Amino acid sequence: MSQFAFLDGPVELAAPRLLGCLLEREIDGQLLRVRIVETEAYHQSDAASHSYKGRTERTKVMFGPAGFLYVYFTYGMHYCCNVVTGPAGEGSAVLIRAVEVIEGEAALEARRGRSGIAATNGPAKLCQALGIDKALNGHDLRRPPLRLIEQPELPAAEIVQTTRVGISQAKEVPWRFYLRTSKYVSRQ
DNA sequence: TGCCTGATGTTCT
DNA sequence: GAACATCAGGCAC
Repeated sequence: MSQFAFLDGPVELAAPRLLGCLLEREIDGQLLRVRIVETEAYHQSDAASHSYKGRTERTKVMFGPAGFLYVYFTYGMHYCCNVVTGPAGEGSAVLIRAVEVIEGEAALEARRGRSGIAATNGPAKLCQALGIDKALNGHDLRRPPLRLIEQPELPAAEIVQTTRVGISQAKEVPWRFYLRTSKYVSRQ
């Protein structure tokens, strides 16, 4: 059982539930606080998921208990981060695609070298902005320097559900979720 | 505004 | 050896 009960359920329910939740990152003596505004669900039964081909050294974190961070490296230069969901033994996780800044904007933009929306409106961008790399793979999100903070569930009318982005398999699976009101949504 | 491409490393076949 | 859950810069329109 994780501290985050909503993460223990099916990943396609956990993904929209993560919208609006906060991430608190301590780095270089700075506190950064951001709000999750776009997510995608991935599951081992899903051809687009890293866990689809079973547990490997790389994906073992996805098969662990909920409430941990799965960080992977892609395209030779980018990190992306996921929140592991579901019971241990099941390979499911939610990709964080976009966040909006609540606190620490200046520090965050300095890390990115960009300002405004472009600082955090993509999965690899927000990892760079928050200083997330493979050192945080398997990190427990209950503990510093990166904590997930649950927020009250948002009304369904706030949430848009659609198909995922940037994948070549199982494109038809509608497991992408974002906030209707956010400007940070990376792409249609 | 919108397509095309280069950068670059880890993983799996 | 190819694929890859990406991004940013460049060039054409």
